Amino acid sequence: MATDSTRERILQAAGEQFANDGFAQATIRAICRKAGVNLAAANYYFGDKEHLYIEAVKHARRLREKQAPLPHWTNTTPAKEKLAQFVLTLLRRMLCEPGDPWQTRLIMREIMEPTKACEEMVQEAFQPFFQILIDILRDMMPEETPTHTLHQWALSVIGQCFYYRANAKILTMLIDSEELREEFSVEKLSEHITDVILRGLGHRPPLSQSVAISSVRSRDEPVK
Amino acid sequence: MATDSTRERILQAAGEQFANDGFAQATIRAICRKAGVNLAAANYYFGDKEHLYIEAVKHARRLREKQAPLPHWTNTTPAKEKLAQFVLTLLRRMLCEPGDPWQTRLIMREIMEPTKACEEMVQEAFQPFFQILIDILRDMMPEETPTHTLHQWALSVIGQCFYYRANAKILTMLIDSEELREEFSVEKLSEHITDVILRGLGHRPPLSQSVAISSVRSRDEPVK
DNA sequence: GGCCTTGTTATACAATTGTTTAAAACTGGT
DNA sequence: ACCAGTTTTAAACAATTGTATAACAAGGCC
Repeated sequence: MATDSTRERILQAAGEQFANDGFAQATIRAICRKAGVNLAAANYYFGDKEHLYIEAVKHARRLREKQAPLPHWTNTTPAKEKLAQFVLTLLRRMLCEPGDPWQTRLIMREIMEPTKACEEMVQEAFQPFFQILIDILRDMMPEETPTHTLHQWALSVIGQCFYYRANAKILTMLIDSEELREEFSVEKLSEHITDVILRGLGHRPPLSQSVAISSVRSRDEPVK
Repeated sequence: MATDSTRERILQAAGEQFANDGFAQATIRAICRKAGVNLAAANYYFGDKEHLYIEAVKHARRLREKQAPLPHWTNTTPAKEKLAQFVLTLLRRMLCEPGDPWQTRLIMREIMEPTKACEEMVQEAFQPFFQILIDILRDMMPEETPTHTLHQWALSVIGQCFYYRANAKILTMLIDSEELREEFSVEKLSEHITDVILRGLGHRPPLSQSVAISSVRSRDEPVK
């Protein structure tokens, strides 16, 4: 690392500790021990625990966006393709196999129980990201679709992605571990979620029929 | 209350405190103060903090199931109706307006970060509940549908419901509060989520067509 | 060298935590 | 009324917490 300063090391260690233990249970002592700096260094650079936490969250979000960016689209990119890539990116950011980077865990905590650190995250990341999805869906739905319907479908997309992350531990209790490994990879999940939405919007033949006639018509063939 | 014993009061107060503050941040002192009992009473009845927490979680789950039970179905109840009622019940248990009962908040914590208290919850509640949904979906999908596809669609149902609960606070930052109040009630959400799944499975006409039809038909629809 | 800013260290402090203890109060059966 | 068992109480304990302080080290500039 180019910047191996004390401040950077604290920020990194704080992120990991806060992600693992939460704000209250993570101790400044543990953070400084992990960072290999003196106990007083955290307060010296960040004032108090809360400011350190807020900076750690900001740091986490910036890192995560760089790690899983949205692809670049042109004017001719079809909406169906954009949707599929959006879902894939969102799942990558949340599930991000292999491993379980602390950035995502920290952001998840912030979503479930927003603190002061959340506002910046929503404004800078969630809001624009949500808007991109809405724009994609608008292209796939009738002109006169009311705003709240657009919102509901957008949340149906995000909700499905979110669930696999939030309930990851519960899933291992509900579904066979081998099936999880085989059929619940980021790619397979992305395919399924995109499928649910596209079929629901009428851009793919609905499941019960498509299975019957799948040998005749390609599943990617547009309906209109 | 019939049973206003010290033990019951502690259990109730502990549930509320653990739901609000989490296991670590909830203090036995605060719990006992809220219950109006002596500090030592909690340890006297439950041994230590962890056992008290586990009992509180069990208590919460039992209460919640009684408050929002699944309706009784006969052999002739159509699958579409069962699905709609399943979604409505799940949303009721999670969102449970008005108010925000501590039971749900406590269970949500346990889902996100399972502890020892979680195992009993999965075995006794989640597993059977999940199975009911799978049985409903099986009736609506082709015979040869593989198990993992069934599971994925079931999780798409649960995932959408879950999201509105887990991200409730974020939603207030993303969507206008008036729209939230008008269009995101338990009933409206239930209708939307059922809609997504039914259309996806081909049991309703896909959105882009049905909207076009309904807009034409609504013009000369008589006022009731 | 002398001096100032910046960074680092060891230590102390007050507050809060879960848990224990032993005494007090209470209860029901005789 | 008396006593055994149960419940309640106040007080204390040891451990851990965030934060503050003051001494110390390092380096740049005159």
